[in-house]
Amino acid sequence: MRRSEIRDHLLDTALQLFNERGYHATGIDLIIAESGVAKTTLYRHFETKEDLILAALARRDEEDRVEMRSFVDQRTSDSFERLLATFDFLEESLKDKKFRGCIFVSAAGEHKDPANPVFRAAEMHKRLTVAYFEELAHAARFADPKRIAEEINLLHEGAMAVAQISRSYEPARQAKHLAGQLLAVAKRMEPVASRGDPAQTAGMPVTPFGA
Amino acid sequence: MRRSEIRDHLLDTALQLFNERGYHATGIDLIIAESGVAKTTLYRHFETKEDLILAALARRDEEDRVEMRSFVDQRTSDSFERLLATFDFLEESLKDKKFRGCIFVSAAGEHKDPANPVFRAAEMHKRLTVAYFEELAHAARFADPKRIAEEINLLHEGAMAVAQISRSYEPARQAKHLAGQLLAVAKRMEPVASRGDPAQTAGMPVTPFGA
DNA sequence: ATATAAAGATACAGATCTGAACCTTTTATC
DNA sequence: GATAAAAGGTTCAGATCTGTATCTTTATAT
Repeated sequence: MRRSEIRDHLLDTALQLFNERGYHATGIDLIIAESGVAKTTLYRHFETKEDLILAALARRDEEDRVEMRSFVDQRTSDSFERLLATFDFLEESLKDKKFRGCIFVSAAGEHKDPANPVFRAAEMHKRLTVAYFEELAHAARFADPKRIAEEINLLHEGAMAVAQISRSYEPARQAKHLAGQLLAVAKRMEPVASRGDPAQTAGMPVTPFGA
Repeated sequence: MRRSEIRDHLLDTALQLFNERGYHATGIDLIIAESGVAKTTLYRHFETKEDLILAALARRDEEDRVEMRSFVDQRTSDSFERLLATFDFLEESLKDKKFRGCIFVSAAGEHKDPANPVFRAAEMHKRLTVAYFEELAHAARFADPKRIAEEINLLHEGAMAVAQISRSYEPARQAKHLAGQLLAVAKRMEPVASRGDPAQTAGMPVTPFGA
């Protein structure tokens, strides 16, 4: 294996094992056996197991949010619809046979001290995820984008928790349905009449004047 | 300590430690140190650590559901309001300084194999909880009580997951607010005009004829 | 091609964990 | 009060876990 690939390969293997078995239940020996890398090598790339966990979470955090953004972006350019499309992304995640619950929630569940770096990594991921929802809610001109973002997030978390135990992807559809109802009645800002406002024109029909 | 109390005391201590530190991170030695019970004694009451976990979860499952029922029952006798009152119970749970996430979700997160007895205990608890919601939704004459129950459950799970990481009880209020909106627009059965129907009379004013 | 850094392989130290063994002391029951 | 059962206290076996040490082999860079 080429040197530059080893770190990535270790993170991949570790993430897979953490997801399948949890953090405490996944020993260093299993990670090196599964990845085919010598123990010496692992410890040259990561000082401690905690460092490995943090690096794995950082990688997954980045991946997850980039993938969600790109999935959502290419599905629709309407901000309102984008909020709903996050649930389609979630559904795809849950459909993965290997889904065993949100790895950040599990990480926080196994490292419960709020001062623990692993807990804080999970916290940060959730913050950034909510920030993305808020960005979408703002673009969709909701009057209280922060609140909308928190509600969307609550539905995401609920769907993941239920899916983890029921082993079904239905919760993502249910959450999307609930989100649709909630967004439909939520207050939105008056559309401003300035031409070329992206928040206004994005996702609007091609023939804007009722044709 | 009186013999008959030891088992209960061990379960209390174990539950507290599992909640504060997780399952793998809580060793037998810590449990006996914290409870002041000899190791021999612990192993006379529980054959293995897994047995102790299962007994602890069984106890908490029973407690939780009984307490939720009694909380809800004494708050209101109207079935519709009872569905919403479950979120007030949830809020009280989250307000507990020691809340560190749903112990059943954590248990499933640390024992991810669906065949694992611990995972199945968590699964069973969630099933029974949803069954209670369905009972309430049925009594409130919702047209699709199963669906309503699953939606309520999803909101509960979402609130717990968010609360675990954000360390706030606000998610319970948000979830209640969302539930209120959803229930308000959900289809309900026509009230049947037969006298003495409990589903109809339960929670009605004491003076039923407009006085 | 040679020097340098990293990877492989393995053994080991030290801690920790579960569960059993062993014996003494307390408690409950007749 | 005697007897039996359970609790206390401690030690230990065996496994496992993290992280280090040591040495050999491979790859890379000049």
